[in-house]
Formats: sequence, C-alpha cells, structure tokens
Amino acid sequence: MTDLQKDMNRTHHCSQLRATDIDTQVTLMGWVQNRRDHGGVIFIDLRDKEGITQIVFNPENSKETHAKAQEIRSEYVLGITGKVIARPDDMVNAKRETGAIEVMADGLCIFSRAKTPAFQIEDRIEASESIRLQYRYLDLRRPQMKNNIIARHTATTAIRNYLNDQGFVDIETPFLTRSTPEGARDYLVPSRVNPGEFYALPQSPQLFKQLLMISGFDKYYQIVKCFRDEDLRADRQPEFTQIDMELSFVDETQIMDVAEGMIAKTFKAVLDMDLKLPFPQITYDEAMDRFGLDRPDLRFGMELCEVSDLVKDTGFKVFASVVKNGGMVKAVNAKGCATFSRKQIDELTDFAAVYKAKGLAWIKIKEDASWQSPIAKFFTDQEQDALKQRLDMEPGDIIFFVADQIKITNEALGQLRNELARRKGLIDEDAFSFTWVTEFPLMDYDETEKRYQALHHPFTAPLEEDVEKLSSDPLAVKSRAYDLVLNGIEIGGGSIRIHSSDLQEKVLECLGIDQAEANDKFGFLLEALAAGAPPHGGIAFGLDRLMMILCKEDSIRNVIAFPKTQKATCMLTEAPSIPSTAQLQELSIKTVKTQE
RNA sequence: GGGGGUGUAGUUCAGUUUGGUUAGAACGCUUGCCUGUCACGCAAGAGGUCGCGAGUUCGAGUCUCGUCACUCCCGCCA
Repeated sequence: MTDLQKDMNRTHHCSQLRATDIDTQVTLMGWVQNRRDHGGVIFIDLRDKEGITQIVFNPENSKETHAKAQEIRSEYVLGITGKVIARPDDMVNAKRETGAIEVMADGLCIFSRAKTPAFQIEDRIEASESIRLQYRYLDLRRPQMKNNIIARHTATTAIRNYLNDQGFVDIETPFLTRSTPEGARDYLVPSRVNPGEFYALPQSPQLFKQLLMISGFDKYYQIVKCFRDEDLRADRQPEFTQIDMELSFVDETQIMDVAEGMIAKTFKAVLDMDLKLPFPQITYDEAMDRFGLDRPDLRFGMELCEVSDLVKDTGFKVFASVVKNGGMVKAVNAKGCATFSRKQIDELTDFAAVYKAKGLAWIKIKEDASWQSPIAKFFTDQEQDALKQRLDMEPGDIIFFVADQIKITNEALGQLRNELARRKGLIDEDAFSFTWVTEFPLMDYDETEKRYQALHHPFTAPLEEDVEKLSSDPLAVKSRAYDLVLNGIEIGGGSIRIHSSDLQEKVLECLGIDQAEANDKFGFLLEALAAGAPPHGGIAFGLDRLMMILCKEDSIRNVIAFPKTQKATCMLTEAPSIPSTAQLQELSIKTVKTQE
C-alpha cells in the first residue's frame, strides 16, 4: 500500500468542483460511494464530508491507473489526481451539484482497502438500529446522520457566540461531585483513596451555578453533560447535554428574553429560519385546563372542555359520583370523526387506559343531529342541551369523555387529544410552535411517601404573594418556575431561585427536610446563601431534544454521535463491562455479580 | 417493576395462522462479459446455528415453556 505521496495534496473537497473549474488539475480524497465498471471505462463516486464527485478511469487516458482502479471496492479510501473535464451534454447529472463535471483520473492512491460494510452507506437503506449502533462509524458516514451531527455543531456554535456576546462566562463545574437530594437516581463513582465512599455524577450543575452567582459571576453558562440513572426512552439517555445558564439581578422576563434570543439564533443558524418573538406564555393552570398537560402541543386546536358542573347531578352515575368525590369530567370534541368505527374507539379506549383512565365515554352526532352513544340515555334534555352548547356539537362530530381523579382526567384526555391529532393528520410537521408555561405549583403531594415534594427542585422561589400560604396551604403555592415547550415537548426549564436563607429554610421545612438533613446534604449551599446572595435565576435546555426537533428526528439517539441502548449499554464498545478483581480490590468493592 | 412489538442469508424482509420435499426474495458480495454509467447492464455463483435452551411430535423456522437482545410505552425521570 502506498503512503500519502508528496504530490498528493488535497486541492478540493468533493462537492466543490463546477463547470468553471474545467481543465483544472485537482487532487481529491475520500471514500468510494459506488463503483461502476463498464469493462472499458470505470466510474467511481468519491465521497467526503462535503459531497460526491464522479471520477472516471479511462484506459485511453492512463492505462496504468485504469488497471489499478479495477481492484477498487466500496468504502476504499482513495486519493485521486486528475483533470476536471466537462461531461458530454446528454450525460450531465442534474441530481448532483457536481453533475456537470467529472475528474479524469491520471493518478490513484489507495490509502486503505475496506471490508464490505455491514450495510450500505446511503440514507435510503434502512439498517436496523442495533446494526447501526454496532457500526456507528459507518452509520455516521450516512449523509443524514452526518448532517445531524454537523447541525448540532452549528447550533452549539451559534449558542456560544450569542451567550458570549451577551456577556456570559463559560465556567466548568465538577463531574465528580456529591449525591444531590431528591431527584433522579445518581450514577456513582467509587473513590479509591476514600474506601467505601462514592462520588455522584451530576444530574445537573444546579448547586454549582447558584454558588457561582453568589461568587458574583453574574452571567454563567455551560454546555454540559448531565447524568441520570433512570430507565430510558426515545427522548432520554443516561448521559445527555444541557445548555445551562444562570443570571444574577434578573427576574423571569430577562431570563426569557435571553433564552428566546438564544433559540432564535439557533434556528437562524441551523434552519435559516426567523422565529417570531416573544414566545407566547400560558400559566400552568391554564395549560392544564385547556390541554390537560403541562407541555401543550399548540400546533393544533381541539381544546379540552370541563363539564363537571353540567353532569354533577346526572343520571349517569359514573359521571355524577366522580364529581361528588372531587374528581373531574372533561371532554374533547373530535370534529368530523363520527366515522370512527367501534374498533377505532376501542383502540382509543385502550390508549386512554395506558394513562389510567378507567373508561372512555363517547357521543357520536349523526347527520340528523341525533346522538349515537351508550350513555346518551342517562342525560335529561336540559343536560343534553347544555352539553351540546358547551362542546359545540355539530353533525359528524364525536365527543370523548374522561371522568376520573383530576390528575388522571387531564393526563388521559390530554394524551388522547395528541393521539387524535396524530390520527387525523391535524399536525403541521413543518411548524415550530413555542410556548412558555409559567407559575407551576411549587410542590405536590407524594402519596407513597406521605409528604410534600418539590415539583422543580427545592431551591425554586415561590411567587411572592404566595409565600404566606407555605404553612397554611402548601399545594396552593405557585412557583417562579417556567418551562419552554416546543411542539408538545419540554425543551427547557428553569426558575428564579430562593436567595434568602430564611425563605430557603422555610421551604425546606415545608418539604419535610429538617435542618440536620439539609445541613448534611447541602449545608454548603445554605451557608453560601448566608454569605451575600444576589437575587438570581436561570434555565437549562436539553440540547439533544432541541436538536431532535430541529433535525425532524423521532429519537435523540439520531442527534448523538455515540448513544446508548435502552438498557444503557454501548453496542460499539460493549460498555459497561465487568472490572477485574484487582480493580475492585483497589476500590474496596465486593461485587454481587457472579459467574453463571 | 409492568405491558406491547421485533429477532430467518452480510443487510432489509417474506414464510409461522393450519408442523411435512431441497427455507425464498430484493439489495449487497464473488467471478466473467461490457467505453458513458451515475441505484449501470447482462450471465453465472457463493452465502443460513431460522436469537439461544429445553420440551411436545415419526417430524419443529412453524406448537409449548424458559431465556437473551433490540425497540415503543407505563411506572420512574425534582
């Protein structure tokens, strides 16, 4: 095999040459996308990061090079020297940017031969995901994957430039840190020099960025890996990347301004798209009321409608008793869907059951405006009229009802709304619909552990006017937390933090975290808060989810170069692996994993 | 922890409902022919632990039980 020769210096990349370059002597380097051997003449599509150029080997031009070209196969790595020539008029390939020209090779260097790849390097070939992950280096040669990874770079570059221009300071925070209170399960790292003790990998740099505000850094950001040892989903990986920021002497408005500016720059850089600012805002309560979810998809309407008041005394006992017991009856009008078959309705009932709904009641409005429904007979004429008006029932519509505890009703019907929109094709796949969701509850009640729990995290500030309710009615306290939702997916969230140790202690008390526990787990933060803390707040964005939406992918794995499987393994490196006994001894660890 | 889906040639899949001859297709691969293709064409050929293990049966890719892997979802993820 020949080494890179002195005269083989790349002059162009593979999407660069045009008709204006004809007669230029060039050197290209890249991988063999495709070989077409016509016996006499051989065509090679040479591919690099930028694109593809056709190379021609013609024995009349160089007998020696043509002979050498016969052994070329897919994915060989080549250096080619030759002259750019025009293609015959009727041979121009309009589908390709470089289709007007080709390179007549007079020199060929085979840098590497390649085994036949496990799958072809083309977007249209559908290799299964496990094969793709096993040969990720091949998968990343595919234009779609390559473009996703480059788009991610384009995004982070735009984000860094924007935040730098806004006066933010990029500061690294430790990966080897200590376990945080509440929240997700931590990844633990044993400490060799402190036998029996463990670091935790950060679930987020939350406490450190607050400490940086207390240090006076004013505006901090970091594009940083975070770690959570929980079960995975299409939009969840054990290690993921956050765009993390924190600001001092600000309130919600300024943080949202900065975040919107950053998102707008990102969309401009990646998609050359101008977003309309500012983004709309909706309170948590309103989102739950109208959409049933705290991450409403605003690309379509079909809002939910509460009817508890209309059916509280109805003859349909299921509805009446739910209302009597503090539950809620809500409905959604699927316009024009009265054509749904019994089977389709059964499927939707199963769908709602996933979210704990015990049933799905329905009313079809027939063309003559009469009702077809298993529950219609239970309603009085007045109730029917009231429902008809409230739900804007028209011939051809079907109404779905869920009656359950408030939480279940909202979740099930909210998810059903999304599902109906998917089924009916109501979603504009090219739309980007943003909304802020504000004024989340500060805490909720954990039924299993019988105590209050912070919805966001325990350092989130309550709304000032709600502070007095902390002791009297904790569940009614709203927080200064906000999420940014895009197309029904939460892409970022943050809050104004508590900057007074007094208030912090009060909130911790409310959460049932006593002083001893608080001091043990994050006493350093409480002490720091007493050292002169500025009012501050921040936000963190999930870079992977943002890129997933920007790249129109269904899974964040397709915007991560080396993602993990659902069982958090790496198919390429086969991590995790069993350490040697010697390693374990050094770490003072006894393993429970035995040979089987 | 729970529910659903998938697993057959290098790859993507058909075949499994109703057990029965030599397990097929496409792409890829190999060889030969071909001087204008660009998803080249033509001809020939190689290629299989039907995920793995038990069981039922005269006989299992197909039925039963178990198990593993990948995947979607619920729980979980402040």
